[in-house]
Amino acid sequence: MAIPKYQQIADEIRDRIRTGVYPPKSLLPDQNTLAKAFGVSRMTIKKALDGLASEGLIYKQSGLGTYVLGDVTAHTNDSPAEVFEGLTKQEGAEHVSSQVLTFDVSLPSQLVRNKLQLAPDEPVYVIDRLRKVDGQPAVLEHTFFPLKLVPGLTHEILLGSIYDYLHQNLHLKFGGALRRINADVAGTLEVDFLNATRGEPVLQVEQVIWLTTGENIEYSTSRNLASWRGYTILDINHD
Amino acid sequence: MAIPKYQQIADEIRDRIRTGVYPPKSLLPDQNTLAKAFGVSRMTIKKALDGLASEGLIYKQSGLGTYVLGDVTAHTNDSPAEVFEGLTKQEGAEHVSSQVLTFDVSLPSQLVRNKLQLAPDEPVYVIDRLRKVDGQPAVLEHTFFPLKLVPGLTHEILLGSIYDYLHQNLHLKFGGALRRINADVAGTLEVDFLNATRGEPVLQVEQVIWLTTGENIEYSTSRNLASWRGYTILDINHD
DNA sequence: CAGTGGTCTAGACCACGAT
DNA sequence: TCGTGGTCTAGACCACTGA
Repeated sequence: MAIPKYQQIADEIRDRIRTGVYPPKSLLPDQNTLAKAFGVSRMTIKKALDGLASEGLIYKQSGLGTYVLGDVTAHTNDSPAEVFEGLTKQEGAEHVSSQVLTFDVSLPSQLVRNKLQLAPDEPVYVIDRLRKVDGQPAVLEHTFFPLKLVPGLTHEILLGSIYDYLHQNLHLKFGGALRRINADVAGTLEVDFLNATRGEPVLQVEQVIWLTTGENIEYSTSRNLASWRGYTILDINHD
Repeated sequence: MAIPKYQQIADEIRDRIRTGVYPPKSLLPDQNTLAKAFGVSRMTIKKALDGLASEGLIYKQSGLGTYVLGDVTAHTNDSPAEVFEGLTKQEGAEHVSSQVLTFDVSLPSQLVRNKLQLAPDEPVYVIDRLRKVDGQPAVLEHTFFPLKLVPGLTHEILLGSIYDYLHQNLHLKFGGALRRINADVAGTLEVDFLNATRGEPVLQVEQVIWLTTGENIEYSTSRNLASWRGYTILDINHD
């Protein structure tokens, strides 16, 4: 039982919605019927439907039934970006390359100490990278990692995906992130490295990422030209 | 049984974490122990813990136990904005007022028809509002509603919270939203109405909102000065 | 009223991590 | 091996909806 039943059932129903067996705006069979049809208990059906509801694919209402809403991408023609992981996973490793502008170790400023919840004597890596997509300059990243959580970082690793290194080599798992998005105008750095014209709008994302242990592992600020890329968020109402 | 048990238990445990009975980095009692302590089945305990995990307050790992992570706001000193509802709910009704710049009905453009999934002959409201917080110009909103879904909109309603009208008077429930955030620079409108200086950075949020029925009810673009407010997102990793 | 989904139980077996 | 959380069952009662 590698894949749990509720997951298999969710996959099957998702597929039936996608292929039109359960068309949008229709009612799904009730949970008891589905339970018998899949040869499974009703709790298992409910768990499968809960998952689909949290994806925004269906909507359940007690006393009424379960509506099919259809794919979220039906609402617009954009598709939402799942952006928990980094640029490498979004664009595909073969499209992304990095140029390392700074790679230093130093004691954290008051701001960085605060963001990473560090003691004054705990050193941090300070990294500036220019990320390129298909050879085109795309994003400027300014990142801090606590040395104690990310030992053995090398120039080599910075050329690829740092997140892959954190996950695969250090076996660290991300617990969550808090992001703040804002607008700014291009300064010297963006003119020099992103081929911006001065005063052009720039989208800035500032984030703190923590591990499943609750320790903060990254504080970073990344900037890209607004004309190149925005930030898309899918928000499902769970009442 | 107005409030379900799993919710009451989640509230109680959240409180114990907050008050230090279960301090951060400690292990929670195991689910069987909690089940006996609360006089409840283990499934109910698990559902309570699932909720806390999705808030990022705890982290469960099979074979190990359940860690306390502590409040998310411990990760930074900002607090995340829960922004499903509008400005009125975020800032409090007594702080928000609106000035109506445009209030028209027209046939939708290709773009608007696409975003709202409308037929060419279905009219839409076109609304421009200047939202003020404590009397200060804060946000410029450009909004489209399909007439068929929002009958009887009046100038009066636009002065307050449209969302309150949709929920309380029309009994409509939001199913979800897709937002796209981007940066721009201030143009004539922002100079005139937001007291911006030309070329100042502006944060723009474009969104499509749909109902629990799957019908799209709003397409809007809102702009505010980047110096006034950013956009904050909390993202919990669910593997 | 009958039918829906929401909650809850008291068990059971499983996969995983540590010892 | 033992204890953990994850899954799953076969029932039960409830609140809500519509006819």
